[in-house]
Amino acid sequence: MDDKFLGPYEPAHTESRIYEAWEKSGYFNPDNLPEELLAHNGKPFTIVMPPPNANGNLHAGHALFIALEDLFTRFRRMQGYRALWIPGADHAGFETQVVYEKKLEKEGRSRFSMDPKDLYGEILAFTLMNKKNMEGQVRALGASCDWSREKFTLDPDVIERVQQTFVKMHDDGLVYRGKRTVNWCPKHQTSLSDVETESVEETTPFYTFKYGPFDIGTVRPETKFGDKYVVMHPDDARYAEYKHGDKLTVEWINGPIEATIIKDEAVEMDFGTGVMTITPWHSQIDFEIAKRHGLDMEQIIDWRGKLLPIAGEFEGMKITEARAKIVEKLASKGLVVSTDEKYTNVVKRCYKCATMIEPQIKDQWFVTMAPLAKMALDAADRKELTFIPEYQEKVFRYWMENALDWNISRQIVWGIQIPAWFRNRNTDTEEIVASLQKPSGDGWEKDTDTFDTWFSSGQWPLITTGFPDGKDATHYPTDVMESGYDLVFKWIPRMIIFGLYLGKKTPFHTIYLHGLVNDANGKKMSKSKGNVINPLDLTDKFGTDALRMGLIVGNTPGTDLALREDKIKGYKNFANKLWNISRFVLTETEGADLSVPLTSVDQELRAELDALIADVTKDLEEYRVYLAAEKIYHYAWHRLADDILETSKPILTGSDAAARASRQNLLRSLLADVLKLLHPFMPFVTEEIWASLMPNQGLLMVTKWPSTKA
RNA sequence: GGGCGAUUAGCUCAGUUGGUAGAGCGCUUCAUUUACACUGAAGAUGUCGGGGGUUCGAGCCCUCCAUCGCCCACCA
Repeated sequence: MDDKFLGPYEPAHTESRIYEAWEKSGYFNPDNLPEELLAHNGKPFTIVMPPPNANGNLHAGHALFIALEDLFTRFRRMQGYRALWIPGADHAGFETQVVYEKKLEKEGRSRFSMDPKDLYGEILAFTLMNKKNMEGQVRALGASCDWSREKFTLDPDVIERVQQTFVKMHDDGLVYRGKRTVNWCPKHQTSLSDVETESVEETTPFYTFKYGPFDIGTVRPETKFGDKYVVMHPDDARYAEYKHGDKLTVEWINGPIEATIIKDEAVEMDFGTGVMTITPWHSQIDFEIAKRHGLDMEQIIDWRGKLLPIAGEFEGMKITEARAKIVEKLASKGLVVSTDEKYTNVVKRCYKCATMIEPQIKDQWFVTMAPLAKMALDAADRKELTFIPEYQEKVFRYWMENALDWNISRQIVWGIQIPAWFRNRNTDTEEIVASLQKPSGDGWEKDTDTFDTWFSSGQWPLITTGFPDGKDATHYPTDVMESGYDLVFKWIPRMIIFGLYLGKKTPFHTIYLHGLVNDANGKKMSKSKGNVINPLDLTDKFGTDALRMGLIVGNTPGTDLALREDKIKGYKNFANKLWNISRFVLTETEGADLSVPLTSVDQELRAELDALIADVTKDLEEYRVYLAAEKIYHYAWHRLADDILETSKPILTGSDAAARASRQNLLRSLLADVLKLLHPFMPFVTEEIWASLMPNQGLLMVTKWPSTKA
């Protein structure tokens, strides 16, 4: 027996050495897998890693996805698949830029006073440093991903491919330049997609003002300067005397203005007085009404959130200060009818800085979503997508059925440039061309905007497999997409859409959605609350295997997990239990004759494990990993250790030589298979024991999964 | 306002197609150096949120209700 078994299991002495051995073996790359293993199957099995944002440390959620995806990969590899797990890193456009801007702010600098090229260079250096750090952390968690295929979302070939997609979509009429309402963040000076904003319920005063013969309601008096249209429902009997297009002069904030009556069904008759004025430039719904009737649109608030000259005496004032002053002025003119202080409405805020989003009209690139969303829904109808848990499909469908056109331009430098060119910009003879090269002729000006990060990461399964031309094209479509359920309406549909549009197939057939990892009290981890758990601290304390088990056992997909140290500690004990089982078996079977047949009692015990193997294999194939883990755990500890080992003691010291030899064989065979079953869950300790149990038999990582044929 | 999920032992949660409840932690008693004290043996604890229904049989299926949580939202 190895001397190493003399003490308890020490993860710290084992893990980095084992990982190095795996990596050196080359088996993370399916092209190098042993032929005799592939002979059992040989089909590709592929997972694309959701590329972590290369702008900080891994968090507990990353540890969970690595545990799960590594488990899927190791299981399939042992089953003889050409298992490929492709790692990556995401430049995470806006996210990283926000992180970097905070850093700049601390240093008393601002991106708005920097040369865009310098800024890009600085963020690139910052990101590459974090990327390296992140890769080390992924290794520490035992990930058996193929580093030789790692992709970064800003690799030159990725950039080119993403830009080509844009040009193709433009040629296919799926991308258009639109002057439309966008979510504008006045702090970050960029537009944001709908999923980059959050709606917060707030209590705001609701004012009713006198507007000529009407009473109109608003929560935003500061936008009302240009309100020259007064809108009501066409069927509203109260206002039947007013006809669409009628004009009347009303006294307003800065004097009399001419108002025009508009009849539109968007107005709710039951809400307030059933009359409203509109501000098309700063409200989505008002914009739609104005568009339907061909009305003028005027900007009231500038890009920094200050009032424009149209506000007269209020020009240059921040909207937050202006509101009260405007109400005061209206009151002095006797135009305030009432103020409801307890009105609650929903306000959109930037999901990063919580600044109030100012709807603005801006020229932006949009993806026409309707036909693409339909492709995704059709694929779901054809049952080409399996969601785990099943109910998440409803969420996915809801988003596809209600998909709004997607704003893909961002006014930030950190990202992939949009390959578009303008000539005579903002004039009547404006020309726009989508092309990777500068068009011929003079006066072309390149679009300075960059893509929404989901535009590139949405193509990730295609890009990482190089479909359709690359050498790994056989790995597309991939098998499983494993991700947090919070991405079911962000990343997942975009990958499906790009997959169908560019690859003609869904990019994966199974979507495994894990829950969020919360703190021990079930509270969401956040830096401000100070309850963030660093997974690497837990691996130091309890070992990577223990952390992985703690994240997997009993953690059903789609359900949030309260990460408790005592649970992880329990699996540290389990790793040690396995260690001691192995010590016992190795000691008691030294020099045993392994060709002796099993007694009938031992055959029964062997059959019992075979039944478990069949059960667990089925669980894993059907992604019930949370159950499989518990079953093996229970068998190893409470059946093998507590019962079988105990009842073996008298046999092993007894006088019946045949029974003794049989039992020795049995114990070695049970332990070997338990190690195989546990390997995808606890790769380090099982590999370490394997080396002693089966010396010179190669790595457990590439040992065939036990057969279910008893 | 719309949608989704949850409600099971003191705590955290399982329970795969319906067959009279399970795990881990905690708790009680015992064992005292055993392969392992990062241990073992024995044990206590649940009208499975509530009402109604389907069924020979319901934690699981249907329906209504209550409470909690999450997500979404262009009624100004």
